[in-house]
Amino acid sequence: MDELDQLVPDVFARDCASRPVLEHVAGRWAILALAALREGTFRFNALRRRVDGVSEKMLAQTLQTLERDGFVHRRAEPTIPPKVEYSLTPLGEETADKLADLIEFVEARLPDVLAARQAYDEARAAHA
Amino acid sequence: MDELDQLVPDVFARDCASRPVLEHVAGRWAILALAALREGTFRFNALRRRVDGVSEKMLAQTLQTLERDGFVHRRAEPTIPPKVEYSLTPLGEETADKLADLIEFVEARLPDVLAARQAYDEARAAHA
DNA sequence: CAGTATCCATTTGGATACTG
DNA sequence: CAGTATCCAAATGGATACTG
Repeated sequence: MDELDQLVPDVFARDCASRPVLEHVAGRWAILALAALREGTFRFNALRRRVDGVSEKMLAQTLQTLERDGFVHRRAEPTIPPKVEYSLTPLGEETADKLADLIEFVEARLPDVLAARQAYDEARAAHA
Repeated sequence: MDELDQLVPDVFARDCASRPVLEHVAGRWAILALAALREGTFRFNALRRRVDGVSEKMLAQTLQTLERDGFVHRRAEPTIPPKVEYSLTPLGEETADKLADLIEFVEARLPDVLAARQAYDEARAAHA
């Protein structure tokens, strides 16, 4: 085992337990939900408005998975109407920081990506 | 607009162009492929063995998308049998570093996640 | 070797209706 | 308000077979 293997020991193994967790936090809606929750505590519908485009179903599902894995804290007041608040756990905060870092980076480099795409598409169109 | 909004300006908007890019690099197989390519240049089947569990179809699809977006460089030698080598572009390296950071973190905290799951499941089983 | 093509199972996602 | 339940369409993903 060389030094690089030691950095990321076994995600590359099919049955590594961390793979599903990675998919949970890096999922399409999970990334955005976690990043949004860095801004503070959100109620369900407020978060749904913040994460534009997510359906009730997917947000509920995403939040449940993140809660179960310990990234998100859910606090429900047994009132009528119900009031449920979502926030990051300490683990979730650390994770969300890394995701926000990734998001920032991708946004900053978006022009590069768009340029690469155009070059790729034009090269393909040329010898087609 | 407050300071937090400025950190991640508009990924939260449904039609933000960076969302698809984020999904491309954070996809189930893209994360692993990019992390694997930090170790060096890989031929298609070598990479497929490294990213255990990925199908030919998904690896090909993932690599094409990453190449088009400018994260991966593809170098094909027109020999028989064909020899194709994949490596990270500078943009891909920066991205892969951030992803590897996330992977390491998730692996390190895996015990916490498993503990959280158990607590969550037991709490639900209790009042069921 | 490096893919592409095809078929099929699973998952995802949206719309709608309903409940405490 | 904060969900759950249901139904359905569409996208995703995997196994296999085939090609230059």
